[in-house]
Amino acid sequence: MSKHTNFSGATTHTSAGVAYERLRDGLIWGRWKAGEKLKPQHLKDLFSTTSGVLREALIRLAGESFVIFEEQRGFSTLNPTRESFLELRSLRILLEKEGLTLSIQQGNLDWESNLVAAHGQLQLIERKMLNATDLSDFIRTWSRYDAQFHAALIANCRSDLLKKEHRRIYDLYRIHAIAELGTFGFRGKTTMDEHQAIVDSALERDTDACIKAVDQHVTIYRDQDNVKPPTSQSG
Amino acid sequence: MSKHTNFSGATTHTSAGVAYERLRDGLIWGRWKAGEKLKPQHLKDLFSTTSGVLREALIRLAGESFVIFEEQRGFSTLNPTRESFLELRSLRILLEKEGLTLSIQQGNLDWESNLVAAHGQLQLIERKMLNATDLSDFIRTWSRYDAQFHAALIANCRSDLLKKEHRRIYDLYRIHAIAELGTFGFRGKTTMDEHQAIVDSALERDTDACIKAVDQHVTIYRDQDNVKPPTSQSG
DNA sequence: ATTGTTTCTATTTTCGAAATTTATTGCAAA
DNA sequence: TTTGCAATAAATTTCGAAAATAGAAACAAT
Repeated sequence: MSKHTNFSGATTHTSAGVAYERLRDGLIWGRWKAGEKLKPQHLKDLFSTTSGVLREALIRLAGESFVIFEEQRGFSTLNPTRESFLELRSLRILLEKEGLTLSIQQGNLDWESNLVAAHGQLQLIERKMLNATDLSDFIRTWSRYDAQFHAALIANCRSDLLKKEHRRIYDLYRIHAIAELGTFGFRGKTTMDEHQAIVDSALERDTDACIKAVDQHVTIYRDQDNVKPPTSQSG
Repeated sequence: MSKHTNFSGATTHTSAGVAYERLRDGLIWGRWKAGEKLKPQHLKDLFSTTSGVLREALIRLAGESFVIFEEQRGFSTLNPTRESFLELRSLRILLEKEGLTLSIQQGNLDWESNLVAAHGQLQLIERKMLNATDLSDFIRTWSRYDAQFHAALIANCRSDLLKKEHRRIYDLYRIHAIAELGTFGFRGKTTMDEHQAIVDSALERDTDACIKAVDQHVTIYRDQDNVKPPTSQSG
């Protein structure tokens, strides 16, 4: 059995653990469409195990809100709505602001150093993306670096809990953002400038400016939020 | 098979669902001591099912951070430390403040009405507790009303996600608070006054005052946070 | 006494099939 | 055509036992 490194950094030997990670990855990268049923019986072929271990992996994911589980009727992928998207975005911003504020307060050289490094890596790929005609090859890499950058922002907050929850909400946000906005997040020079502004104010330890920069960066299309109504349904 | 109502409000038929709820309840009420192993093989007798369904219930709980799961070495209860307690407290306050701010902003009569009702119920039992010599009979009831009161505070925030996460963190906080502070939360007249102050400022829609009141209420022993070391034991 | 190896026991993980429940289809009645 | 019911199919839940792994105990060697 091959060893894999899971979300929390530990190594897993079990096939349920492997299935968990592969499922989680697939969910984040939109392998299944919204609201689709996830049947252990079918999935077992894709992952070459039994339906039992698939069920176990799905239950884990349900506990972390990455899949929906309804007793007696199984599992399904999330069904993003405009509401759930906005709720996730708000929560993400709340957690990121808090982590950022604390990180700046602590004011640690290591943190600054890691932040600059993460930003540099992100910037490098973003520069390439500016000149590319087809971005599809960059999506995965950019997304990884973007996640690392935003993790680096709050890395110095001294709360493992906050970091862990932020990471989870960030991933859930991304799933919903892709479904709702129809894009994976990179908006060209605008995005790059926003990242730059965040780093600059962070290094200056200007908490207010940095918070504002993060807020603006995540809350794009702000004007339309209250204009474009949610695709109205439901009684 | 008896029907039970689970955490999210839905009804469950499955024995795994029942086990999940009973385990969750037991964990919140300190049925097992900190760091204790939770072995499906033993637990199955207590809940009169098989180890398989116990395992399933435990996996769900692990996903929600109510138990610790390490692959190949099973499940165990949480191991509260002073750090984890403080982290949970901070996160609880962050979420509660946010929910409260939004609730006040929305300014809804129904919300005020429900809040007053929840506070009234809490006050009723607290009055009785003031005159009681033995509080042990009141713990469960008070805890339920306190949870409902704090849920009522943020009930008008319009974010199901925020409410759900707050509830989860609140419960986790309580587990750690009991372990760390050695008490279940009621501090006599002080607590009652704090609750009153929270309601009063909420009804006056004085967001700042209300936030401050919540902060003070939850962050008790603030001065000692950096002074009083954790009851040092453990190797 | 300490270290390292082997043996044994307890626990966890995995599997497959039976039991239960839900969903679908086909058919008859209004 | 629609509605209600029965039969069928599909999926979920539960069970029990086999396989794999970890932890403890006993033992030997330095």
